[in-house]
Amino acid sequence: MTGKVQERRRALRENLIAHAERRIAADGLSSLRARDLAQDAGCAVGAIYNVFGDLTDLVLSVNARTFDKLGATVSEALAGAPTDAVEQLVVMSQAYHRFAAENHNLWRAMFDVDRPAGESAPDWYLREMGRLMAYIAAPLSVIFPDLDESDLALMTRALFSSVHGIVLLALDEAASGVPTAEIDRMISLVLRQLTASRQIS
Amino acid sequence: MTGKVQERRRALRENLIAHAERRIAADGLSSLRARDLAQDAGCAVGAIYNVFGDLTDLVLSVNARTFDKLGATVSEALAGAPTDAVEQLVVMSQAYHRFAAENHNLWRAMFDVDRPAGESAPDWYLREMGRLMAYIAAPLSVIFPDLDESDLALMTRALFSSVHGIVLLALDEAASGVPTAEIDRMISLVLRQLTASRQIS
DNA sequence: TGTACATCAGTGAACGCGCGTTCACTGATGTAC
DNA sequence: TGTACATCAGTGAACGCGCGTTCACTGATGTAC
Repeated sequence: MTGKVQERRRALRENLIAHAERRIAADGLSSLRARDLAQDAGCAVGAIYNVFGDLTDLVLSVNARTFDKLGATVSEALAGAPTDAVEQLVVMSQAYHRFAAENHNLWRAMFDVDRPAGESAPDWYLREMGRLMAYIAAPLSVIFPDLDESDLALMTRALFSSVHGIVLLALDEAASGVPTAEIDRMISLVLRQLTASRQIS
Repeated sequence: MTGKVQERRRALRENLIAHAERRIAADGLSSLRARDLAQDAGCAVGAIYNVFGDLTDLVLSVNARTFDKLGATVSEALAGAPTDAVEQLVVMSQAYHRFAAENHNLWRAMFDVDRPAGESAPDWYLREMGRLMAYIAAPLSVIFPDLDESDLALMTRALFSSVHGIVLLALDEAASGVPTAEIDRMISLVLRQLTASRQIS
């Protein structure tokens, strides 16, 4: 019956991730401290290092979870969207916006962990990113049925990047009061123009 | 003849900014150290604090200069561009891309200084940003002569954000080998679609 | 021009502290018989 | 089931170090007369 220990280990892991998530959400990634976290989770600092290699490992676990939630949010939005392909893109993008706004610090943490120079993104990141891209590529291939695979990928990335850029800059200046509705208008504007079928060269 | 001291002060300031710029360009903002900088500039650590309030002050000066150079680069590109408005937008955006790629660390530093929470961006930032926006708004108002001021501003921001997003994500993954030409194609694609005159609602 | 004094740029060793990580110890859980 | 022993999760004080910033001191520059 070796299960009792393993179960506790699993529970501690879960507990630490949950509390780290709460702290990051509240105060931002750069305010996360090992000691605070241990206190929150009701364990010793050392215990963290029994379960994670280091703090970065833990943060990566939080990020994986965040990315997963993001995927779920977008997917749900898509499920409730009309069948019109352009409309689907708009709805998904606004879901992305909403998620980023409601989980600002967690969302930023995904991009703010500095992976050691030259190292490429972790596996789960690439996988989850692929999932997100697939959500976008699907309606796009309906709108532009003649695009070959590589052009579709290009268009998909371009579209995602654009929406990401709009959300990023707008939220950065959220203090200076860019209203949410304005952002959604920008997103909608850009998407409708981008998908107005024309020459894709 | 109080000039000799003031002149030295000015020279030290200039010197520190120049060396900080070099260090940031080479190793990134997060690797900037007061001691290294003093050694580079051939002065004592303490001297830095005679001329700047703290290190962040110094970094902000570097950023101001970077932003200025960026503005100059875009402006030059515009000067050498054809008279076609769409073409001007493409040329400027690709100049933005080129600048970001060639000055990656300096470019990132502009967004990575964490201003104290709740504090809005400094004056020079807003001014320089306005300049950049004006460069974009001009051709846009030619392409869409019927837009009112607020819609033009919205369109301008949306367009800038999109280009920024494309450049940002592409350079982030530069390690994983997104070719430069590909990025320029994305930019051109997005801009041509965005400016294909249609309903701007 | 020369001398005495005041100022303040410039110095760099030392302060201070934040914080990730370790490690010798303990006690609960699991195993062998 | 019971007892002796082994393992290893869990502890938290202590380590170690990086690094921004200070501050008592010095010497060059500037001023007054």
